[in-house]
Amino acid sequence: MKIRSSSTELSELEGAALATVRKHAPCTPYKVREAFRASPSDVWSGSAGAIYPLMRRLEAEKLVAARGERVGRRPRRLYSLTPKGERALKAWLTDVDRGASIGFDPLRTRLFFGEFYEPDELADYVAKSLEKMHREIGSPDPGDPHKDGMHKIWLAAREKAVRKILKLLQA
Amino acid sequence: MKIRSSSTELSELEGAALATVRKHAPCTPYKVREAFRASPSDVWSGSAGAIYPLMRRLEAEKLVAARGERVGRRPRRLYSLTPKGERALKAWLTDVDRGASIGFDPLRTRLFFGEFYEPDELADYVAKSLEKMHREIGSPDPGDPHKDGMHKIWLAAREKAVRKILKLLQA
DNA sequence: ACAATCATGTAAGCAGTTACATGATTTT
DNA sequence: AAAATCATGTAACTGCTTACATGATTGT
Repeated sequence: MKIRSSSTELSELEGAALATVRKHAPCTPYKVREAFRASPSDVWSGSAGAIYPLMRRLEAEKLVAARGERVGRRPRRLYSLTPKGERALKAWLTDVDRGASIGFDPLRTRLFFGEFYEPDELADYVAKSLEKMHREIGSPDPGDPHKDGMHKIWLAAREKAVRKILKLLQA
Repeated sequence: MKIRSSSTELSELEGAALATVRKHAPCTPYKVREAFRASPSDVWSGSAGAIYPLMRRLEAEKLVAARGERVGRRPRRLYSLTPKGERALKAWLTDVDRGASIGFDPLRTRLFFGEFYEPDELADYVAKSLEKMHREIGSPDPGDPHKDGMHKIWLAAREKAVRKILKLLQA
């Protein structure tokens, strides 16, 4: 996946992490991880090996600043955005090139290869995928209801598009 | 981005490459690259450094077999799927876990951080992103009309969802 | 002849992945 | 006191990125 448009811009992961820090500031790396793990998208694992080095990188670039604490003998870093970080976040949030890009959807990708399914197999696959998607929405995150609403709008639109494409392929 | 569900399954890139080889068999690595470059998604660059090693990997795993040729002094590999490759492709095409996953969309991601935009800034950003998206559709690939239709269905649904979410945020 | 494009690759770098290690806190 | 979870990290690996190098073909 193409991650940077240029060496000075934030990657998608960096921007999302920065926005998360801002939302919860002062914010520990662990909280950033939790936010990624709670996200419905499984594009990023939110693994420790991704997040802790990432936060150090953002710190090294002075986009975030840490107030250090200790819990027992363990260090702990409470991050907030610097003014430079605020500017970088704003640029990321208003990056039209990224906003215009179509992104990535595994089911859509497979529909583009619809010719390789046997008769009815594609319809069956789509039905099963959408069923599973519905089961997963079924367990609503008790978090932000706004987020939940956005998620539902997105998935409903996705389902509609997938069904339309399926029809087109069957015609 | 999470790429493999398990070590024995094909990554998204591998599956798409395999499907592309099957579509154009016997197929050179260059043709696979072209297919990725022509794709509306910019998630993968289709760079030589990605594709040539990838094809070698698929060959080493006996998912594709190469008929070697030479053009002048240069070697050339014409790939086709092996029976094992056909089975792996079928498994990839019918992977319900992947089909159910929400994927990735940069604009959607940003909408989840809608609170960080100033009044009207978000609406402006969305408008500009959609405009750019339309300009890019404006130059239609003279290729597969089916593909073009699917692409348009997808983008129309995406636009509708984005506008709905924007409305929700403004309410 | 020269430039552009078609075509095949390699090298260095980097940001993810999984898996592991360890300390602190809470629950049972 | 033991187990589960919260929390912070590191190590080895992998597969992508950009940039470069080079050969063959086509167009002017």
